[in-house]
Amino acid sequence: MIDWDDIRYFLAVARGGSVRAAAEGLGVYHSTVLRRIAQLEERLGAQMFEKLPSGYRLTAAGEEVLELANQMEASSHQLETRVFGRDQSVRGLLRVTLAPTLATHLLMPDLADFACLHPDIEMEIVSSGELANLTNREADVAIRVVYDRKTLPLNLHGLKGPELFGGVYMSCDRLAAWRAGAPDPIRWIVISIHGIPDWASEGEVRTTGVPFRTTDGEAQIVAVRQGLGITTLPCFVGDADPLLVRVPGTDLHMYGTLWLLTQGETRKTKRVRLFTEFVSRRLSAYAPLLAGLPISRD
Amino acid sequence: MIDWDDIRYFLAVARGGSVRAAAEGLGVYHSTVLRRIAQLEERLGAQMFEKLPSGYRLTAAGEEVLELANQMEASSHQLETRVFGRDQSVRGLLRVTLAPTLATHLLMPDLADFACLHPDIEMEIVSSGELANLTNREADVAIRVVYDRKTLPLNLHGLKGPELFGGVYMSCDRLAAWRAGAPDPIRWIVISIHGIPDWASEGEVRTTGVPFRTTDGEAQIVAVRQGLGITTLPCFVGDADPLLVRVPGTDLHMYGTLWLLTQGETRKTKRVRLFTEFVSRRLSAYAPLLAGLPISRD
DNA sequence: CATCGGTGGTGCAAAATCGATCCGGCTGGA
DNA sequence: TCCAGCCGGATCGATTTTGCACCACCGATG
Repeated sequence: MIDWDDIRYFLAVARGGSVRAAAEGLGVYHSTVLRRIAQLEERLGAQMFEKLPSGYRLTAAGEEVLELANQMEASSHQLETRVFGRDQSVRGLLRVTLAPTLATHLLMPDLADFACLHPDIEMEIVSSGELANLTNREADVAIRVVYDRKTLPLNLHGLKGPELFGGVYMSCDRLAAWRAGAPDPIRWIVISIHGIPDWASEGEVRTTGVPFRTTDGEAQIVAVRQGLGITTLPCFVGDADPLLVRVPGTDLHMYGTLWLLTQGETRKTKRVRLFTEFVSRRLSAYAPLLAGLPISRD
Repeated sequence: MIDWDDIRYFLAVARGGSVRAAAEGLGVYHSTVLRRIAQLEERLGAQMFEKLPSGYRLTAAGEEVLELANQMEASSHQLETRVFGRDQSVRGLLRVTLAPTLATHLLMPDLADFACLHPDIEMEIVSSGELANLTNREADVAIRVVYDRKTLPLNLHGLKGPELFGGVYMSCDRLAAWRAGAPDPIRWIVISIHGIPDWASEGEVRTTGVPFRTTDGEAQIVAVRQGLGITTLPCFVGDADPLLVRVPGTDLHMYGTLWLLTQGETRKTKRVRLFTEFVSRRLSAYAPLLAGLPISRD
């Protein structure tokens, strides 16, 4: 196998016309160039240059090689400029993964703002049900609700956000009807895989024993809006929904803490830094809402 | 300026998935690869790989580099091919790739003859299990069994050879014993990855349901010689082996067609032309044997 | 004819690279 | 649970490559 770096020396000699001129351009001694060219010719089994007293001149074989050598140089230059360019340029793809509830009920306006602010950043929101794997580079940034800090992957870098509380909610109309003595049963609305959280009490209202199960968080919200019963929701969903109220006599409970997670490599890029700083600021502003503190509605 | 040769190391790691695998392929120690990659990353000012416990994985930057690195490799291969293609002297290297079975059981004497005839040609037989890549200049000439003409690479030049038939064989002794009524079971001997070809019947003999599996063609031949059972073999192997006979009642089946493949640039060289013409003649002479026609033995 | 600025080529010591190990961590199968 | 087989990383002589000085040669020039 030839040494690819010898091609660089070959190009320098072909252009400089002499070993010494090439050496000067390459910043090495001419003897080095001499040896590298000799090595290249030996490995290729052909003379690239005629060794004239006036300098090195390309042979016919050398002319043919020159063409491919130029190609290699072009690729090399392109490689360098691309790597160098990507580091500091804002332009490029940024993939963010977060829970669907966070996206639809809280952060989508902020993501939109960020996209407006940086039109060169191509954004991709990976908001499927499952956790995207940052290590596999399925996403560059993850916004996660972490229940136990110890469950954070060690290889990821975390930026802690505000804490997230949840409560028990029901429809305003249903609550009014219940107070008026409506006989219809009030049911627990739960997401199938979760069940009724142990911290959630029924407060003043009483539910029937048969829960109403949904598979999807969105369906759960629609169901509770319809007055089907009571359910647990993050405060930023329940409090922000004008059709819902907290069930009297129930308490808040901490869901977990929001974390902004990034991966070692990608963390250093400008795009990721811009995004994490932006979202971090917005999350701080949301802290009272997330904590379930009273919010003024207009 | 980056060392172009480091790109070769980069490619090896990107393909091998680990520093050690790359080192193996490059024929150097893994510490060398480690240093070259570190040097490349330092000079480019960007991480090309994520250093995971399970190996090296390309970063986003690395993915972009990979594309250009492949371009450089293509240029390099083309360069080597072109230089080789200009070489009209008989003296020099000639690399031939062919299936191990073809080499050991059929063509080795012919290759030896050719080497004797042209002592100036340094020959290298690349007869590993896997197909050598002519475009990568791993070999100059390939002798292949082609099952479907459409699978021939378009960029290669093909010279069609005789057709190749196979049959079902067993040991003479075992057949005699079976005729004498020996109770020992006769088994199918198959190469693990292939299984029993659908065209192969058991003829007059009956086999037990449990096949005997080998991973290697040579082991398969030894097994059938030992009288372990019956197996499918190319006729040039089975008919030429005095210890083996075709299983009565079985038919021949076409394996494929032999092709002499050469690459565009190298086809013009004297060495390659001499070799292809020589082998082509020898193969024609073998046509009856390859087709499974009766051959006189002496 | 001597000189000067250019060329390629060579020998030797310094410097950089590589080979060869050893080590600790991770993983998957026994 | 342990252990074999991977992996990357660190280290230290040995080897290769490079820097550097020096040489012979050629042609132009005064």
